[in-house]
Amino acid sequence: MRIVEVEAYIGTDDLASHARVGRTHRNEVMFGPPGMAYVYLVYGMYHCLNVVTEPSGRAAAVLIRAAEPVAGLDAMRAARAGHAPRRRARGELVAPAIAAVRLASGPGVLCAALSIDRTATGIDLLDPDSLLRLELPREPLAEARIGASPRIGIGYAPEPWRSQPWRLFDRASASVSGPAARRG
DNA sequence: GCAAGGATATCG
DNA sequence: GATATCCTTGCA
Repeated sequence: MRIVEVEAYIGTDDLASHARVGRTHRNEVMFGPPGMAYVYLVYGMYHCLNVVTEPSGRAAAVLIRAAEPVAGLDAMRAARAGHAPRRRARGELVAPAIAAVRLASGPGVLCAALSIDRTATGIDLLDPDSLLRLELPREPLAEARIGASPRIGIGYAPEPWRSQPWRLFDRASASVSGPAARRG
């Protein structure tokens, strides 16, 4: 997977972050060492994957919102089919094939495609032996390709947090989440 | 435009 | 112990 969209959540002062309520059982890993996975359940049915980014004691993480598949498309489609709550509720056995660029074009579906749930919390994403891991690109993305916008789904946060342009994405990628307008 | 869905933070 | 709320998604 090539990550193409992320959001930053920085510190207990960030009133859009789960860390805003202080250290709890759910967000505890955010207060620990960087490089760890933080996965939570949202809206009762989707998981969101975050990477802890700051040293112990400072609670910060980057939410992985979307990625472009590079391999394993069939496995991802199978995983997506198994995590389709609505279709399953309606008793539909066959789901239409999902286009490759849409397989992980959102934080919830990304976790579904990779079969990530809360049990992945605490995985060391920098350990080459981990089942789930982060790798650096051979070359950084050209700056002109990086778009920025306010973060999604945090309307509950007061200013200035609501408007901080802490959602970053690859303008050239068709796998960025949301309508075309949101992709810069 | 909105329902589905369950954990969780907060309040009693 | 109850309940309002939520870093989403896909269909009406």
